[in-house]
Amino acid sequence: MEKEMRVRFAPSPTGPFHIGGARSALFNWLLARKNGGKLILRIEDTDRERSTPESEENIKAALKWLGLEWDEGVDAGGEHGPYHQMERLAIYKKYTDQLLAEGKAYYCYCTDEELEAEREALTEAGKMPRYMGKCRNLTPEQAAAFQAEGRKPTVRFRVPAGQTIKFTDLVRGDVSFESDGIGDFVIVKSDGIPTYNYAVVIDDALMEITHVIRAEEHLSNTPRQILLYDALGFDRPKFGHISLILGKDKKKMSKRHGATSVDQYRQMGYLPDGLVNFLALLGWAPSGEQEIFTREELIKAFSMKHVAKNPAVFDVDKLNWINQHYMRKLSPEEFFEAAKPHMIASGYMTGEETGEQVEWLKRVVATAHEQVSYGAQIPEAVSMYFSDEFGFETPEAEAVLHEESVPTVMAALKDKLAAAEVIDGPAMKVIFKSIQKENKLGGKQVFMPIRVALTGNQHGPELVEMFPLLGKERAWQRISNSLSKVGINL
RNA sequence: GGCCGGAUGGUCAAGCGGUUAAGACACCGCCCUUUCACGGCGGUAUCGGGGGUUCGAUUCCCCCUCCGGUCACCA
Repeated sequence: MEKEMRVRFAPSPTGPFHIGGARSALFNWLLARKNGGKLILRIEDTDRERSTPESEENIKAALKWLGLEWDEGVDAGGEHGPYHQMERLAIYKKYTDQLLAEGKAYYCYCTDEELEAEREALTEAGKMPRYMGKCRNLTPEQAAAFQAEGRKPTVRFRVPAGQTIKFTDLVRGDVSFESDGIGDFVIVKSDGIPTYNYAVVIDDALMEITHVIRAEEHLSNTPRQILLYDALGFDRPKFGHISLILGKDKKKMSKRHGATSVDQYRQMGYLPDGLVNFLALLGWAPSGEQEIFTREELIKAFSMKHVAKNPAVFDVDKLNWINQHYMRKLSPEEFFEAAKPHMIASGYMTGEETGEQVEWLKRVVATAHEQVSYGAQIPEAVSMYFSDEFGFETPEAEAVLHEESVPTVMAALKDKLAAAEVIDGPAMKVIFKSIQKENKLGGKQVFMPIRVALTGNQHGPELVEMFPLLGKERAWQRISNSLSKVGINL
């Protein structure tokens, strides 16, 4: 019988939750869901300098927001806990004692200065810096002497010489490393806390992780970890290293490239489904031509076989396109809720409005529904309702008002507006139509100048919607102002 | 620099020895809607270079180039 698949996501809470981390989490989640396995969330907080509780909360909140729920681990419990590495110190200690007793690890009393000097010497000699094994064979007397000096030792793993470490990576295929290229590395720091490479092995083994799916930057850590699995007598899991996410300049995505954390995308008003859909398509491709996937479809189609080896550039345009799909799927109520924080942030709303004000705001916001890719674009899309000061967006837009038929159209519009009793959608339609008929003009000759005069732009929401929302007087005032800029006074 | 990965249009990518080298985003046209957008249709554009292997290489092998990762008492 096949063993139950167990995958994990093991972030360190040392900063904002990166979009790359989200993708790793997503792939693990997808794999687990696809195979009826379990996703374990473990917090790797052994870096006491940088780990913060806020960061851990941020990661968990982001995971929940994205809808990537975990089955076991921090906050969810389980039989393999605790799930914070700092709570597992006693466990690591046990294995360290074992390795020490077996001679597979040893105490190293070198100081930072000594190590630094060794590195420099090697570099100057044209060799690559790595630990040469100074404390490998210390006599008990030497150790005692260092001890007496008050030196706090680290524990180093004795890397076996002349071994070739081979493994089959789920995405990269066969990979091999020579153990001789690896210096004896530290597994326990002088403060007694295990290093990443050490803790991760013990945790993954004890938590019975079957598939380790993580970012490519860990590929070269894998041989060290495999050595540890073997030395500890653990079975090796399967490894899969997914490529990195790059910025536009093909460099690893970082702050320079704009928003890199999940939280920033949430704040900009991207939808979880949109982000998930986009991230899934980054470095993974289904066999068909489908681009928009529900979570169920994603799970059904997902396979590690189709995960790409090459790194992928984060393309905001495509994210926008995908997110727009999900924005459109929102109901008017949902869309209004999504718009609120952005409307408030831009000062167009206080959030305290009631009655008619809210109704008006809802209608205003609704005009942006089909146009925006993400929430933060909404205020700009509706800015015309909040300010009557505007210029011509482009020279092309201004040129529209220099067309021959413009004065005729505008004069007719002025009369009809003045004569109209109610200004609503249907009424505006009638007005536009009659202007066309009476002057024998095409739709474009009527709509375009009015749009430009009203908004300064050639693009925008439905024209018949704007008049009722703005009101007759205000609308005409705006048009009149624009016209006077091009020398037409009505 | 050593080691390890990677290389198909501007971007995401399919391809797995013989194809007119899919599809999507972006871009450009046209159509639809009596405007814009949406939608529909169409177009521009890709196998980094050099050697092999083969009847035949985008696909397999080698070299070069370029890109990335990693060489911490960070994860």
